[in-house]
Amino acid sequence: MKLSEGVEWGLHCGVLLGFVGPDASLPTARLAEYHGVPGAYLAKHLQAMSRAGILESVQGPGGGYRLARPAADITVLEVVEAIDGRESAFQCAEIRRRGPSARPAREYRVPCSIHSLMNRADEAWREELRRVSLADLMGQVVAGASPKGLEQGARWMQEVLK
Amino acid sequence: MKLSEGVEWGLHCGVLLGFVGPDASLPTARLAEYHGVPGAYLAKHLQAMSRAGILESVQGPGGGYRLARPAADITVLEVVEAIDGRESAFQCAEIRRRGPSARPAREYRVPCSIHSLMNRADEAWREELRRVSLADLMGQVVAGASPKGLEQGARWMQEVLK
DNA sequence: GGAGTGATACTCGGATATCTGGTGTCCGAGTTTTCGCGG
DNA sequence: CCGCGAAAACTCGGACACCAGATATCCGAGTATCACTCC
Repeated sequence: MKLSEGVEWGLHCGVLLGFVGPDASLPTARLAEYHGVPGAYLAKHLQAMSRAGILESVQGPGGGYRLARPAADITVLEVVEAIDGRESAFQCAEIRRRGPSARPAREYRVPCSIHSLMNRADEAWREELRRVSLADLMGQVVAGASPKGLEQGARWMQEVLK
Repeated sequence: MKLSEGVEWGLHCGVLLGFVGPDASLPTARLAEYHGVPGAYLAKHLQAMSRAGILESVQGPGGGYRLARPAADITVLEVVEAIDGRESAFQCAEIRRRGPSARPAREYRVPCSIHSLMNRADEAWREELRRVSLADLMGQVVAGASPKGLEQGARWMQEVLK
């Protein structure tokens, strides 16, 4: 079970776009350059986030992506689900209904206990991600990054948005 | 992010072996037959569980697998980790250190906030699976299955162990 | 009848193919900007 | 100098290759069983 690498990219992009603010936008190429990742592939994930209503796209020169809503209203879970999909990690194949001890379908009224447990665990995972917004992450970045790093990032952004 | 199908198989096999008890064992072919899954592939996962110290293998005719410990002492998490691996679903690539705003390594003293959050979520997921043992699952099966289904399963087991 | 011995059948264990989904890339559709021209 | 228009450049969006890991399978190593033979 491995989470798509694009999830990390999407989250970082979301945080960066949060710093950019609602009145400007960054194109895929800049976002990729800033994070040191292949732009052509990053585009795929940004499109997914756009379809999910997390990002807004602006066409033409000077365009790019920006957050569709305030960063405080976007949860990490939304980003993860937009990129990695909304379905649970565990897909119950109902193998209890197969083999020599199989019974007619109507006798399986209680859901598979393994399935239930897995769903519970999955929900716990999602709940943790739901608790945190992009704004929260932005705050942690500001609090945790070195002053020089923040200044360097601000300088880069100023240069790009110019 | 999709969990290996083998996890479901391994858990069901663990539960079934719990019912078999510590004095008998079931070979791969019987376990596969009971669950209606390809035996050659199931073998791979049973081997993994054996390596992890969850199952014990008995060679030769009449041999097979049995639980290495009481079912109450085996958590679902153990089985999942034995088959799917022990590492977190999220692998932080530290992309914050790349690109134009990168800083010397010593300036990154605080762990990446995204990484921390993902680890927290992962731990919540694992904690749910740690809470439940194979014995718990066995109890739920007994409580939830239809009487006819239980009898049919018992009959099959009696036939196989004969 | 009982013990020893060899063959046999059955089991696990790891090494080997195949295939789906993630990874990576590309080009076309659409829009904004910009430059040139005319008034 | 100002307005208009066409061209150009830049952007997103979806369609197209490639590759690693999961899926699926096989055969060899090892052992308990069983039958046969001999005492």
